[in-house]
Amino acid sequence: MGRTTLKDVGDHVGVSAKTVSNVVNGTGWVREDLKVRIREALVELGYRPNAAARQLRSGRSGMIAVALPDLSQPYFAELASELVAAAEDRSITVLINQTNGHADAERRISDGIGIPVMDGLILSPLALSADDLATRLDTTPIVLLGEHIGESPFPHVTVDNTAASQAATAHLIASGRRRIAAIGAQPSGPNETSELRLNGYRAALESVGIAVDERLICTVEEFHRGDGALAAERLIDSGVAFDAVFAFNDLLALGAMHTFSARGIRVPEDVAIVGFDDIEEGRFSTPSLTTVSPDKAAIARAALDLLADPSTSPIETIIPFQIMRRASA
Amino acid sequence: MGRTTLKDVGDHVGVSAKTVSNVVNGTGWVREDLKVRIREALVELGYRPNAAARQLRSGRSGMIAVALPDLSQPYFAELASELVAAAEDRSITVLINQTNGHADAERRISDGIGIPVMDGLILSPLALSADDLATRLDTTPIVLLGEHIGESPFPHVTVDNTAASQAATAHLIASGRRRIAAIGAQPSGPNETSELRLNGYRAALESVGIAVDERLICTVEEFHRGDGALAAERLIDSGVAFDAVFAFNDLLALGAMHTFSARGIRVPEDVAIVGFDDIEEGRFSTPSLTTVSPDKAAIARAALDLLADPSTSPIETIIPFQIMRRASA
DNA sequence: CACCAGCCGTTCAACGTTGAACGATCTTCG
DNA sequence: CGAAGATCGTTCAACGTTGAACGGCTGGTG
Repeated sequence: MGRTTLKDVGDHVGVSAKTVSNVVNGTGWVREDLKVRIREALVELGYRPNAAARQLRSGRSGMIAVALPDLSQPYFAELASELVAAAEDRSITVLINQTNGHADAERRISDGIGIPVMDGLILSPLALSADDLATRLDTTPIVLLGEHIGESPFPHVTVDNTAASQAATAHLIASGRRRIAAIGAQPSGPNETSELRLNGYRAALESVGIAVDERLICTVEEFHRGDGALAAERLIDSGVAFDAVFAFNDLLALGAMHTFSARGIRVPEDVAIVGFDDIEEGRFSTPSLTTVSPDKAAIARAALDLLADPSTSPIETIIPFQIMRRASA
Repeated sequence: MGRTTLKDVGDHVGVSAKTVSNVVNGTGWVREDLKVRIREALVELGYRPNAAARQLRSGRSGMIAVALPDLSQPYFAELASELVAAAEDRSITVLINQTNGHADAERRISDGIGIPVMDGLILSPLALSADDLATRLDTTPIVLLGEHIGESPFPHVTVDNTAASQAATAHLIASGRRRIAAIGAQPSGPNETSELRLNGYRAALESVGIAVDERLICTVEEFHRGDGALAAERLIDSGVAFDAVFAFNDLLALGAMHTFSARGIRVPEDVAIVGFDDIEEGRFSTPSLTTVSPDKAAIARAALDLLADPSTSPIETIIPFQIMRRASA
């Protein structure tokens, strides 16, 4: 009735379970003819290794956990997709968790509660800071993703958000825009993504001697399309003149673009827009979205490399980015 | 050095491991004062249950596997998000796999290879048919998602694709369109999604006495934005007149919309568009996308219900849909 | 006072797998 | 001819947990 075990196969062939194990794993010595018979029995009886027992015995699970804020956000979905693909190349199975950016969910994950013993954890924290994580209970290797990290005792993978934002803003400046709004500031709570991108924005303006007009800096609750749309509404209604928008992610940019379109504001003629993330969607929006493109596949590979690498010094891997010039700016 | 075990905690308090286990699980009898001391020790030593051992002993893992073609497609990402959320309500952990629609990946998953023994599997097959799955090795409960199913011996959750497509097409007809193109036919290989939606399209036209013009039926490789854009290009270049498009999913619709915009064709004035899936993106596209909206949260809940329900008769759950009327049609 | 029921906690074995240690046989070589 | 290796397979124990069975207490009941 139950699943076939090594012992079942061994009994069927007339050898010990361990010998079957040796054939399955290619360990030890087994005669060729016996190997053949055992392999036949393996197939005939439909043996599949019990991962739990294997893990209990060996300590390795062949699985890593990936914890992301929200899969319904394309950036994280695309990143997850890359991580799964990259892990598969290394025959690692990925277990994906959704934290919704909640601190308790992130802590539970980082403490390894409620999930099987993992060989590693890739966490993209929103709520938890490096200090919070320093006290975590679990000792499984961890790699952090994103920029909510600061001085982290853990290896992490990130893009240079300030530089990237500066480049994005500089691109708008280079195309002749002077009244550049920023959508994505988050005053409530120290959201490092938002801060760093805002810093880049300011730096770009200042480096060419444009004064930062605080009225052009729009705050948002979250980084979703709806927030971008709302921010754009408010910006228009405020009556402050602007000729470009740097949105701190693509969803905000697309939301804003939707508002502009509804309000009869032409993109890029009246307002140029640059986003951040390079999600697929921006390639097919109307108009297509100019954006900062971090190399997601490289992020995935780097994260897995850091997990695999036994040299546990806290390494920071900076992933390159490029500006994808499309129709919106 | 290693992780704290029940025995460690027991030794620390001066009781057996089993007594600690009783406290952790609320089983058996333990004096109140002892419970308190054990709980303190649990926290002090940072005990966390070993899922592998638990699973090996009890046979239950508290995890289900979800296998989807591709997370980078918003529909699947949003569905995965709903599944994870719905599973969390039932304190179930979800392990997400990506099959890329490959038959071998789908078979491996359905046979439970390479993944821990799962309490259940939710599979959205693209390549595998019901017959293929009938011979699967594994006996863990399975629920199928989507319409590539036919006469399935397994419980499955789906929307009435034909009816939904008919309703979508009818909506275009009701708004006065007569030359309605269909984007999403897939001649190569029996893709049931495509077939069913095409059937609904034909049925809607025929029911009002409009002859189906085969030149208006556009084939695509996959259901991605790029395929939709390409199909629209070809449709325009073919010179065949059309005033509306029913795209078999939102990505195709958005891709087509992108082409129309680039070619100076106005949506919905010149061409009305209806999609299928109701992904977030369509709410903020320019113009916003009218689409068939299956209730994704209901799909997630139904799938989990079917997994949990011990009555293993092959049940088909039909999920309701509605037409989301937005700007594109 | 004998017996039962409710408490409280223990020991034992088993889940399926694999590393370690140990035979046994057969070659090969000094 | 004896010893050292190579080859082939076995048994044993352990990973951490929990169901089953058991053994004492205490207090109440017939």
